[in-house]
Amino acid sequence: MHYTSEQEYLAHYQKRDYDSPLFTVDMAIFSISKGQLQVLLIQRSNFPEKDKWALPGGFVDLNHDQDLMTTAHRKLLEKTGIHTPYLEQVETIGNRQRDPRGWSITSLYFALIDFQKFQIEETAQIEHSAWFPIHEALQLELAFDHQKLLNLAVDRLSSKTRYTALPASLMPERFTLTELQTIYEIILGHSLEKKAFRRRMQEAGVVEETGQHKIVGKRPAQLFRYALDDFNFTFPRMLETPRNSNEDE
Amino acid sequence: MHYTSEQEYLAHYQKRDYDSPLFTVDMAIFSISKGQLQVLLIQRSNFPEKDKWALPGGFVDLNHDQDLMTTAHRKLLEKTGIHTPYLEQVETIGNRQRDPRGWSITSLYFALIDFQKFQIEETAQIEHSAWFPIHEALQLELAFDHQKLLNLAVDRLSSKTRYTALPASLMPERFTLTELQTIYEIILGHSLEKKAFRRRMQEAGVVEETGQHKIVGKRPAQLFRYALDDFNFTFPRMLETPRNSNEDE
DNA sequence: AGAATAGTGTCTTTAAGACAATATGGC
DNA sequence: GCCATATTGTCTTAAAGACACTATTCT
Repeated sequence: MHYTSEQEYLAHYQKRDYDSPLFTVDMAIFSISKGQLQVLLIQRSNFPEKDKWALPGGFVDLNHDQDLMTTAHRKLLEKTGIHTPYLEQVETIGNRQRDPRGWSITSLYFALIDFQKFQIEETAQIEHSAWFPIHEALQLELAFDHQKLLNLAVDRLSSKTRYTALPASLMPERFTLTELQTIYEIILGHSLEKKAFRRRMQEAGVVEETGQHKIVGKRPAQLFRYALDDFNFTFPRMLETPRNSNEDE
Repeated sequence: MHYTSEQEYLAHYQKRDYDSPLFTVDMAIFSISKGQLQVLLIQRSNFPEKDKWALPGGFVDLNHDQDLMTTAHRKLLEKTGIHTPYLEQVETIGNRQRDPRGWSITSLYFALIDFQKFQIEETAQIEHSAWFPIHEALQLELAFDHQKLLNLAVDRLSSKTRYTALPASLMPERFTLTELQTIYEIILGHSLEKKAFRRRMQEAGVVEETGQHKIVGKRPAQLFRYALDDFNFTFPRMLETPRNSNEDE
C-alpha cells in the first residue's frame, strides 16, 4: 500500500506492525542510613525470577504516563511513598538474554532520597521490600541482570560524586557541612580533607548559611542549605583520593 | 492462572500480553570536515514525517541484533559503510508526543567517525543522506523531536571534550598534536593554549610518539598515536575557556 | 580543666593558562 | 635569510591537599 499524505498513513497505521521488544523501567533507589549507602530492593512475587530480590521496576503505563521520567517517578512513589527527589537516567540496556521471555529493554534510573523523610509504602504492597547496604545487595544473586544494573548505578553515583554537588540531594532542607561531608565520604568510600571540602562547597556557592545552628552535643554547627536550583552543578576539578593512603585493597 | 514453576510460566507466556511502546534507536553520526563539526542526516522517504531530514535510525531487529549496541552499529554500517568507531549511548527519550503513531521511545547514540575513512554507503540507499554542519542542521526543522536529540548529542560531545580524550577517536591512526588540538577547538568552539594542550595530552600518557614525522609544508611535525585502550580516559580537570576572551555572544 | 566537635590559617602541590622564546625546514 | 609552523621554557593562577591551630560548648 502506498500513501500520499500523512493523514492517510496514520489512519491506516496499526500498532504492532513491528515486533517490539519488552520495555521496562528499573530503579536503583539509594539512601543513606547507619553510615552506609543503602538500596531498596523488592522480592519478586511473580514469575519469572519469582522470590528473587530485584530492583523495583515495571512497564510504562501507556495510558497515564506522559514520559519515561513519569514512569520512573510513579515507580518511586509506589515503592517509597516519596514524590520529589533527584532522578537521573543511568543507561538503557537491551539484549536477548537478560530476560527469559526474550528480547527486552530496560531504562535504568537512580533516585537519591532523604532517609529521614522516608517510609516504605505498605499500601497495596504485595511484594516484600527492604533496604540493603550496597555490598550486601551485590552478593544477593539478584533477578535478571540486576546485579549489573546496580553496579552501573553505583558507579554513576560515585563518579558524579567526585565532580558534582549531587549528594546534596540526599540531605534534608538544612544540614551542617560535616553532615554533608560524611555523605560524600560514605559514597566515595574514603575520607576527605575537612578544610578542602568546606572551601570547595562554600567558594563555589553551592551551599549558603541559614544563620541557624544545630546543637548536637559539643560546639553548635552552622546549618546550611543548598543554594542552587538544580543538582547538576559541576566543579572545575575532581576530588582526589587522599594523597598518602594506598587506596583500599 | 497460577503458575508453580518458572518453566510452566514461560511455556504459557505470550509476547504482547502487555501493550508495548514503539522502540527505535537513533544515531547522531559526527565527523569533522572543512573545519566544522558535521552530522549525517537522512531525508525520510516514508511516512510519517516524509521528506523531512532526520537522524538515521530504526527498529531493533529482534532476530539478528544481539543487543542495542549491535542495533546502533548496524545502523551506522548501513548509513556510512563504517564499522568500528566510537559509539556511546546518550540518552533514552520516551513520551507520547514525539511520534504521531503514539507512545514511542528512542535510544540515542552518537558516533564519531574519521572523515578520511568515510564514504556514504550508496548500496540499497533509498533515502537521501547528506552531511550538514551542526548549526545548519539545527535550523532545518528536523523530523519528530530530532532537533532536541541532536542538541543532546552535541551537548554530550562538547561536555565530554572538556574532560576526556574522546575527540581522539575522530583521528586517523597517526596524527599530529596540532591536528588533534584543532579538532578539540572545533568541537569546543574556542581556541586552546598550545602549550597547555600538549602538556595535558602528553603528561597524562594519552598519546605517544611514533617516531615518524609528517611534512606538510613548514617544519615537520611529530606523528602521535592514541596510547590508551579505550576512549573513556578522564582528566583530573576541565579545560577552561580562555581567561581573557569574553566568550562568544 | 578536658574532651569533642566546629571551623580557620597557611603552606604545599597539581595541573592549567599566558606568553615569549627557540627549532626546523621550505623557499 | 625569511616565513611559517612545531616545540619548549617558565612564570602565573586556580583550586585541591596537608596539617596544625583556634573556637565553642558540654560535662
